[in-house]
Amino acid sequence: MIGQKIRELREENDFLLRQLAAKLDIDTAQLSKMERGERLFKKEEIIEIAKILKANEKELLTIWLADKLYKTAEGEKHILDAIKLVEKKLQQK
Amino acid sequence: MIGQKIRELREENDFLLRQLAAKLDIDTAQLSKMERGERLFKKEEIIEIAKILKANEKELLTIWLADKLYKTAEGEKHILDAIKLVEKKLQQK
DNA sequence: TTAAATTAGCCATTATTTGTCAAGTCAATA
DNA sequence: TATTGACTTGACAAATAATGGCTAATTTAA
Repeated sequence: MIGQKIRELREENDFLLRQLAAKLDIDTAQLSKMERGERLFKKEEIIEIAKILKANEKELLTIWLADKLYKTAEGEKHILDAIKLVEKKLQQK
Repeated sequence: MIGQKIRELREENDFLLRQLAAKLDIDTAQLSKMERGERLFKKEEIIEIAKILKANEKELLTIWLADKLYKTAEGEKHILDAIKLVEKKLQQK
């Protein structure tokens, strides 16, 4: 999901995989996997990508975090109940 | 949080750490850490504990999952926005 | 105090994630 | 149809994180 979003942004900005990979100083194959969701982006990479592709950092980080949460919950039962508990706990702080 | 809950249940049922640990076939020190949140419970252990302590399995699993989600999100920005995205994605399925 | 219960700290083992490279597919085009 | 460029795939080693098991220390309750 975040990968798909980044791929779209990259293509809108006419960057090749290897060009963006170079800017991020990572392997092209790695970025390919990241964009297709096979591997995770680091938070720092998302922030860097937002700068490079002139995108909204907050939006990207939000999608990135949503991905991680989704991956954690995926396949479990009672996900919505658990989310409610998390929201409750967040309010306490 | 799930650890705290399990500790309460264990004490209500007058089980010692070593007794519950024995039933779960894990080390006492390990269970101690789990109850204090230093280490994670496995899902199977939660299910087993629900049986042993005659507790509501759904409730325990929900708290257990909420813990994992909270841990994933902890310290990040835009958590609530990310949660909304997760809920949206869950609806799509 | 002292004995039982719990916690802390290590270290070895295992699992998961990451980085790197070489080979592969596919589409455009010479 | 051979070549080229962009991207993907798979394999594997390196790095990181999680787990298990043990012993010593600390806390608690009698």
